[in-house]
Amino acid sequence: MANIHDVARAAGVSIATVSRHLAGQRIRSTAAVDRAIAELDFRPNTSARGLRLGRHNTVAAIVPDISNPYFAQIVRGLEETIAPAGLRVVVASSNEDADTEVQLLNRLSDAVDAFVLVPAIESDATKLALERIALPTVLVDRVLHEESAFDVVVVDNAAGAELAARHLAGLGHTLLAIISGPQTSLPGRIRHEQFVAAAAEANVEIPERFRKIGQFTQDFGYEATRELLAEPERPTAIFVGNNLMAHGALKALNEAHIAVPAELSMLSFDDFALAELLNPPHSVISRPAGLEGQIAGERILHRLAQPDAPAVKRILPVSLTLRASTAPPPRTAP
Amino acid sequence: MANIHDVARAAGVSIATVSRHLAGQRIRSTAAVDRAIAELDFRPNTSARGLRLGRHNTVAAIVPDISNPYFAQIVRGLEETIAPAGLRVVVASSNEDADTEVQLLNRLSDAVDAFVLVPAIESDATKLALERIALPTVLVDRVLHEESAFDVVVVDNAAGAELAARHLAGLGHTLLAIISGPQTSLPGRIRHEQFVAAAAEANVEIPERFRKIGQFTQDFGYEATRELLAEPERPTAIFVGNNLMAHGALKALNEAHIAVPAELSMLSFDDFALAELLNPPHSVISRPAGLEGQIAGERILHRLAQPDAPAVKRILPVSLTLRASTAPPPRTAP
DNA sequence: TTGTATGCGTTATCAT
DNA sequence: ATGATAACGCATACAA
Repeated sequence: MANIHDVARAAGVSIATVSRHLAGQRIRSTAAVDRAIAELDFRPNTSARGLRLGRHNTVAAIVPDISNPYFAQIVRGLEETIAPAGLRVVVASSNEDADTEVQLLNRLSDAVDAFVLVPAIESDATKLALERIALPTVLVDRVLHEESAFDVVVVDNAAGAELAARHLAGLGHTLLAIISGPQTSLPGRIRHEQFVAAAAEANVEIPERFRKIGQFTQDFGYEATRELLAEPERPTAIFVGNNLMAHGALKALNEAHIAVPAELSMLSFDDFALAELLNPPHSVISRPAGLEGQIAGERILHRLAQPDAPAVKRILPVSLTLRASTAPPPRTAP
Repeated sequence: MANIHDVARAAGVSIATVSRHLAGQRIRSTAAVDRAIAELDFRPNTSARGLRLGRHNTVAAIVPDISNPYFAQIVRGLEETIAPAGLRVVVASSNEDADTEVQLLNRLSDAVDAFVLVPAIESDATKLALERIALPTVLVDRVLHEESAFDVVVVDNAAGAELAARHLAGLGHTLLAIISGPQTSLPGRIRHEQFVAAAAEANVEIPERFRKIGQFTQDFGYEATRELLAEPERPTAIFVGNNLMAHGALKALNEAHIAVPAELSMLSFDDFALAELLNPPHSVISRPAGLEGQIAGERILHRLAQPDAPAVKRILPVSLTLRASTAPPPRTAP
């Protein structure tokens, strides 16, 4: 690849002049330099510029699972808002693993200007790595510690879980089950706790055997649902903590030929593409994934311009999208 | 951040010794250097190393749409196979736009060692950019030109489309419709052409008004299906060219209260998460997305080790996953 | 085995 | 407005 010396030689000027032109300063020989740049197909070397400047015009987005469309939408929202500012985003996946996450953070730390991180779990190692690295960072969807020194963009998980519990209890269900993600992650924990609490407030106690806690995966959703269905006394409604687990739950319900919502109601967190096309259409707590990414992008932009602005926490609203997967419980016990 | 000089000073050696230790050479003062590295939390600067070495231990994956789970799976497969070799992958999305794609290629070209590219369309600009850049590149899922100088990993689109056409024709359908992606992309074109050709071979001619060509998006799938349903004489079976368009088609069918497969059969390319949970379960041509990524990774590894190995083209098999969205056509015309 | 010195390509400082 | 040059952090050729 041609370098700045080649361009300078071709244009008959010094490298300083070329560099100034690149930086937008007025120079005498604009035409000649432009021609040389075009002819030689010169593009400034990223590594050299990064080394010299310490800036890279890049933000890294680290998500727990790149194949979860929900995270993909966050990334798209981020991309949309920072691209106009000349920043590119590179995405990397921690695969829900804290060690991988820390490695990624470390390896990328001197190649990017900021991080948008969806943490795998609330890991102290991650928190420490981030503090050492000391780049502008916004935590999205999950956090690292209840009170955080980082910018945070989350949704109102508590409100969502309460909405779900009240809806189900309001329908008359007294045998509620819940399938939750890791309690070491904010959405996993808050959704679980608040659903249980809101149910209790509506006078329905959720027995231990109806509380399933595991991973945010389709597999866990499937297994947990099967266990629930194997109970001598089945729940009449299930609340599921995210989209992937809901896929698994749906599969288990389908295999067991459970009539939804006639025999059993189901409600889950996170909307998904085909929810309205299922039979019956699936009710969900939906949240604005793209918007989460956009706001994260705005925070990054703001913090890049103003490095020691105080940390900000944004809580985005969720809503209950009622379709047809919930109904009052069946009249008679099996 | 601490640099190599700091470490050298702390350990009482020269920077060369530290550098050698980093490179795995034996040095006398291993313990002291290791301690200094740990205490100072030293990590070699990526930009400096990249500038000096011209290598970055990074491969860039550029996909048309990061929120399409199909591409996410390709990325995961890639990640799996190259991570053990110490390579990281950064993902970027071209949003199905050739200009964005070229920009991404250029901007990343001096920060990565190789590209895994799923091209947006068959763009000469992209082809030229890639040739100029001259990094190891493997094209996945789509190509840039029929005969390529790049490594290529694709699936057998022709076989898939023929499978689909023969299945539908074999059921007795004579009014077939097809919804296809851009003819400027390999999967869009091959699936379209081969489906039409295989149908013709089975003596069913697909009229012009039953051939819808557009984008690989849910929106286009939806619109095209609505147009099809608005025809005075409707098709009795529809073949849809990818997962996103299938989502749209499903939505249109659902809204119009079309009974599938009683009134109309549907078959589409690409399996998707909830296909088996729809009513009826949806039949698809499925392809090994993760495997595509893995093989791409192997090619990258191979080519990094052996830069001028001849270009290789891998064609992966597809299969017909029959569920319940197809059936013989209804007896009587509407 | 170790240290010194050079260069990778760029930006910025300092003269001019 | 322009040019020569130092410096960013690292790896290595060369000398010891």
